[in-house]
Formats: sequence, C-alpha cells, structure tokens
Amino acid sequence: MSVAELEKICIEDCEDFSPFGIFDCGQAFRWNADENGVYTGVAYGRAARVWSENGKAYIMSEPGGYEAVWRDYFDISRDYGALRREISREKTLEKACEFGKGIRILRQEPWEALCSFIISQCNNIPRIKGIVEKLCALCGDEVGFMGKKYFAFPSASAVASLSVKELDTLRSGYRAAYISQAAKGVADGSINLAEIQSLPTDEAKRELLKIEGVGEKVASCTLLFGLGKLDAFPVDVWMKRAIVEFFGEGKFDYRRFGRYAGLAQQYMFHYMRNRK
DNA sequence: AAACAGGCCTAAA
DNA sequence: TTTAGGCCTGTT
Repeated sequence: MSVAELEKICIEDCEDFSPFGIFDCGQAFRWNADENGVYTGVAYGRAARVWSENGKAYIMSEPGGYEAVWRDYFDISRDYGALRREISREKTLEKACEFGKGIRILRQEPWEALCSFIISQCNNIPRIKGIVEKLCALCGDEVGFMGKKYFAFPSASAVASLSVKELDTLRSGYRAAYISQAAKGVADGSINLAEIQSLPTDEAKRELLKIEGVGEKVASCTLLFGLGKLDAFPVDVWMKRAIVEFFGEGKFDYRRFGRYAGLAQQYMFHYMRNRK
C-alpha cells in the first residue's frame, strides 16, 4: 500500500498529546523515534507512525486503524489536560506536570504489558527493548508497513510454544522461566487477564502477584499500562528518588492522588528520567 | 574490574 | 513483616 492510501488522523491540539511524553515516559517499549522525532511502532497487530508538528499531532496507519485501535490505545476520549491541572494542584508537582504536558497512559494489550514488564525487572531500557524486539521477531506475526517489515507482539500461545533453546536466543537470563511460565498460564487459561481486568484494582493486583516473577512493581505496571487501572502506582528505584525529592523522607501514601495516581506517577517518573 | 540496571524469590530472623 | 543474598546478561 502506498503512502497516499494511508490514513492520517490529526490531533488538532497536541498540548495533551506529546509523542515524546507518551512514548518516552517508560510505559512502552516498542516505539522508536527517527532523527526527526517521528515514532514508529506496533500495537494490536497494527503499525503506525506518530509525530507532532506545528502544534498538531498526527497518527498515520492503514485505513481504519484509528477507529479499530488508535483511538482507544491513546485513550483519546479522556481529558488529560483536566487531569494534569488537577494533579498540579499538588504544588510540589507543578514543575513535573508542566514538563510532562502531553503524557497519556496507553491502553496496551494486557499480555504484552505483563510480559514486557516481567522482562523489565532489574534491566535497563535499551536491553528491555532489545529483548522484546527479539521476542517479536522470533514468534510475532509479520506486519508490513510503508515498505518495511515489523512484528506484532506475539500471542501468549506463540510464546508458550517456544523451545528452551529458542527462548535462549532472547538472552533474557533468569527472566526466561518467568516469561515461559506466564505465557503457558495465559495460553491455557489458568491466567485470565480479561477476568483480572474486570476486578477492582487491589483484587486484580492480588491475582497478578500469584504469577511467578511478578512482584509489586511488575504487577502495578501491568495494571496501569495493560489493564487500564489508572489508580495503580508503580514504584521503582526512580520513583523512590522522586518521592524523596517531591515529598521528602518518611511516610508517603500514593492514595493521596486518588483515582489517577498512576498518571501522577508518570509525571514524576518522566520528570526524574528526562529533565534536561 | 566491579558495579549497576525500571525486581523477584527464598531463607532466616 | 522486614532484610540479605543470589540471580542472567550487557554496559560502563
């Protein structure tokens, strides 16, 4: 399909839609920018190109993509501007909210989120991305887009059917056993992510924590980025530093942020990671 | 070279 | 309930 036949959706006001804020705030591992800041990635088996210019943002994909995938994926119907202003009423977070203007919480595929964040543990971003890409290339469906080959994130059953030797090629270390076991659980239905998603956040977390290799941090990331639970609040080493910086030593309870605690977390995290 | 990286598990207090 | 040590691998 030629470029002319692609669908190009314009987000008129990109104040609340920043590709950098969205893709480089640590929630997703499959979007990569070229030298012009144009991101290309795959989700739900479809590829897209996303960028901003002159105060507008654009999503380009094959026709029907926006309705089928991107509208929900980018959580377009939610008013992130209003939420950001709400969160920045917390004085100490004003700068982080301003810096993170345009961040949105992606609604990623549950299995992709679970698997990706299992891989993420005790790892750095480049390596996480590398392992995830290798996994997609190994057993994800091929997706052609603008003359190039990409790969969908593989289904749990595709991952479950990998041999130990194949899994080994990912070089994911001790995480390989976790990946395999989780994949088998999701594939055979003993882990039912749709059902977990329907539970209240704390109960859903309790279920996720039963999965081998899933602790507080990975469970929270899965809830927030894969199951649409915006009140989940992942805390990693960066967030520990952020909490000390913004709220000082001592007791801190993320529930002060209420239903959108996870978004507050993203502003804090992104600011810690990406400021100057 | 040794330490560290977006943790988790197990054993031991 | 909290804490220490080990764990695959790649990078600095």
